Amino acid sequence: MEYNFKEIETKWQEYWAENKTYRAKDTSDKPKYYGLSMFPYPSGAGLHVGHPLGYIASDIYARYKKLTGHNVLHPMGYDSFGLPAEQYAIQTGQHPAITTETNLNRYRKQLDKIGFSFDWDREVRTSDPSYYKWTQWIFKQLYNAWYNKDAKKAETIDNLEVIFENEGNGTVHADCAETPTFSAADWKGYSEVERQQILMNYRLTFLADSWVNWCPALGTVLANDEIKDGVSERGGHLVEQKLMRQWSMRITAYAERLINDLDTVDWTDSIKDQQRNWIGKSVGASVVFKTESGHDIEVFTTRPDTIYGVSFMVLAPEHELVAEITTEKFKTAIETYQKQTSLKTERDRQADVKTISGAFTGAYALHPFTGEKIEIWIADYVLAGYGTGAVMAVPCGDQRDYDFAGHFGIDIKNIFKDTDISEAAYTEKDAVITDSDFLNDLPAKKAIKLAIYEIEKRGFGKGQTNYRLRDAVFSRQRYWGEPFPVYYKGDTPYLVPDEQLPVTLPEVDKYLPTEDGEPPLARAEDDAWNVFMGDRMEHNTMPGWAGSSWYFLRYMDPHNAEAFVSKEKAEYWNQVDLYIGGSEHATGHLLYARFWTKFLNDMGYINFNEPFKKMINQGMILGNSALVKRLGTYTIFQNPKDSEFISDAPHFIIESHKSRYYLEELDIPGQTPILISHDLCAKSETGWGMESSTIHVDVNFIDGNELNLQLANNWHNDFKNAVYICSGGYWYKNNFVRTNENGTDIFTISHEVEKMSKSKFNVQTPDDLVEKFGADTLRCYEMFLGPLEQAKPWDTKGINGVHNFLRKFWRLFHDAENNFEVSDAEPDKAALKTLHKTIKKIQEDLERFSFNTAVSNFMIATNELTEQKCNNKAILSELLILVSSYAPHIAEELWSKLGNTESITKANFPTFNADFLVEANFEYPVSFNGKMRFKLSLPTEMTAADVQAAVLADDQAAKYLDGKAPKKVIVVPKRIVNIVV
RNA sequence: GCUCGAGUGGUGGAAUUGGUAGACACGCAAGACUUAAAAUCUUGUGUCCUUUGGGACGUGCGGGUUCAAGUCCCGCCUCGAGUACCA
Repeated sequence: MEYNFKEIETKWQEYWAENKTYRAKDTSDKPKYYGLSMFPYPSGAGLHVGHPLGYIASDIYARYKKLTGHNVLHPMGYDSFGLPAEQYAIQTGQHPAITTETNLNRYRKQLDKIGFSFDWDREVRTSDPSYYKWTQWIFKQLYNAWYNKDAKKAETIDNLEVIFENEGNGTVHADCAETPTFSAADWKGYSEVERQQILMNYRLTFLADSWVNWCPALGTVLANDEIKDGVSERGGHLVEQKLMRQWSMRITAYAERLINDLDTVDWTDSIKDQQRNWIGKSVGASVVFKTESGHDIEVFTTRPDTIYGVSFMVLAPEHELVAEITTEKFKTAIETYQKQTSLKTERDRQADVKTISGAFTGAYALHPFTGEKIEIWIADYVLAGYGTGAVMAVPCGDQRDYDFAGHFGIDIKNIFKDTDISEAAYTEKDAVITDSDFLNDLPAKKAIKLAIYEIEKRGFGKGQTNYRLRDAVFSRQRYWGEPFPVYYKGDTPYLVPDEQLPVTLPEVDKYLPTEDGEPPLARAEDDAWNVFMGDRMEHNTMPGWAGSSWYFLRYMDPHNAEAFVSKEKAEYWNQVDLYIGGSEHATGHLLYARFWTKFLNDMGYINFNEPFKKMINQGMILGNSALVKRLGTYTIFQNPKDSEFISDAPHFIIESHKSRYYLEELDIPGQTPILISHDLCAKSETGWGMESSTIHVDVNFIDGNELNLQLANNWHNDFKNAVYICSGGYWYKNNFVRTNENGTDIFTISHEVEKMSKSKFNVQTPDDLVEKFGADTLRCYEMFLGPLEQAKPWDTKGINGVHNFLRKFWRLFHDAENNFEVSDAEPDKAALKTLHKTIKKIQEDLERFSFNTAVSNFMIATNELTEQKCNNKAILSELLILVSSYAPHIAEELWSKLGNTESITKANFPTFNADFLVEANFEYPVSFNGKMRFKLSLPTEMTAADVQAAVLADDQAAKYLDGKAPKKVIVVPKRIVNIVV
């Protein structure tokens, strides 16, 4: 083989590892460059072709920076805590640490084969105790801090205690939970427990009750993501809303700074917009409505100017006052509605805009200005977790309120002058207010100001800025996450002292919740903990984003045992200069990482305020998913004769073109289907219709459209020994039972192009391609696919063309018999022109991150030099340096063949010389009325007037002029000639 | 609904500041080599018309600005992503 990529790639990968070619030095005279890619979660499916897309781009740029004289930090690590390893542990009993280690080794092998310039001595793993020791330490700093609104930064809680000691809390302006005012004397009189309770209101991480999706059957909390069609994706169990005491992070304290500082980073506008919208700043007023029975209902409104248009109020069904104010007559209806709501996820409640629902409590509030009686309703469009969980409804100015009023026959008052609200609410802010006492004849803007002034003056509210952003829940009822450095005496939490960190994960007998729904850590015996204090340890673990909120700092100083990062190293490496990763993290990771960076900056541990100076978001590589449908498990098949059938409780998998299945259709001979639960069924004329939900099958089980049942049958519980129903009958435990003569025994799936992800089981790994074409080809091909930022479906059709380019490139350095042969002669003009044109293109493309066009330009250069039969050493050496950041293995090999003894990574990026591109003539495109007709070669230095004369004198022009004189002639030197006839 | 993207040959895409639309590659077709196939190489390849000179049309649709528009402006359509009863 002429270009033996396998041999070459192995050889250089070993060389790089042995010589630590990519080690970053912490001190240098060179300017620093910190290039980072989002680290992967090492899933069991292996690295997929979407991961390297960003890594390759990041690698090319880091190599380019090195060639241009920078001290480069380009690290990689693993986000190694997470759910899939835990789920695997639950199924197999295998400790997640072992699974993770296996997966991680596979990832490492895959990454090594692609030839990245990572400094592996700096690898971090979030699940490593030496790493999460510092995650726990940062948690402790957050616990021991409060947010001082006056100073606009976080401060230590010790200093807050001093203030309480001296002056109580009256003078403190903190971002905190509502706390009654107390004096210094009060404080001194409080017990230890009382003091801790008060401090909890101020801490940046604190215990509070939050709503969660509780799945009683699984004994665990589910993410919105894990819920499909109202039931758990795994197992298909019912999910309800539940209030749970959990750790939260007071990210809301940073809301304003998180919005403002977006102006200081170089990110795409769309990511910045997403964050701004997520934080959702809105300016308005908080107003208290008294109920007839004397309770206070606080609402937040952005339109206090419309307060005279209030015609009812709506509380979230979970609002704490609902039970108290509901009158006897409406009690049953309210409770029914509350129950209904509790079965819906927040996402469902928000998604369904068309169905208007709600219930009247029987209670009335009094309008603060008019004293008028206002009905109080509950409705699921008001969310308990947002704002105060209560709304003053102004149907004339809000479409949602308008629809609600219309649906329930509530009066609609119009307080906007000269507007028509017979069809819809008037939501523009340009109307003049009327029928509103002191607000009459004012435009909205002025009316808002006056309304707030009046509300404050009369003492039933105040001007307020609200954020949509909520405090981030930080507890997970899982095993495979960071344990909290927290223990309890009674119900009061205390921190484990620094010297005892880390609190490592204790061994447990099972990775499942306990019988009474406690998290898995509650299973650990007291002496299974490396640290055990107080009555018990914290049983929750931290969420996935804990470790990833600060990992970019640890790379700077990965082995430091004294600090999470030394101040000097943080100062040297500073912000990440270029961060490449997916835009799907816009409102998660990227927001939390900014939050922690700001906090650590406030506390003086690092000297910068934003983690990622510039960011590029690579487009998703889309995969081809395989879909089937599963009938709800609550409809369990029961056969009195076959007890095994019952104990196995098999799932029923149907082909995905069917949306609903009738019990009677199951038609399994000798067995009688009996519904033991009706939760997910509806009786119709045809019989009991069972709802189904769409689920993914591993694409590795698919051949064309056919599902390989043997493979599926051995997969996880939902598929293991399931009943697979196809058109001709059903498969159960690898036996086919025919129930329909006309159908087939082939089970077909349907496809959908969507995000490539482990949870969708549609992952394609790069391994086969590396094996067949080599890493250099894969690297160039992934870049060649199209613009980095654009989403694209994965397709390997074009990879041959890219591979051919590398072979052709190899041949520039070799004769027909594959002997290395280059010439030492002076380079000729044509070759110099090709080279310098390419230097210019490649540099420009790199600077604007246009990786795909760079590959095209390499191809063009290779084609031209092949055409010129150029094997000039001087030319090829420089071209090789350009290519080396894209295809490093072949570049190293040829570089050493050229007689160099050091790695090509130590070379200097070639300098562009414009002199070589100077041409004596320019071929002018000559247009008539904007249409290009012919080309004419003229001297470059010819003046516009001379060009015009030359063109008009040309024979070809006469034809298009057709004897007429041109109306106008435009000449743009060295560009174009356009003649208007 | 809102926000942000995108829409160019059979396909992925190029055109960086308004100046030759379709670079580069895939696919396809024909030819060369071969007993044959694969691989490789060469040539052609936007569509339609054509007297083989060339002509007309052409960057989602409809307008506009301009000597000149894929690019700028106005209005619309389709697709994708994100996001929401946010009060």
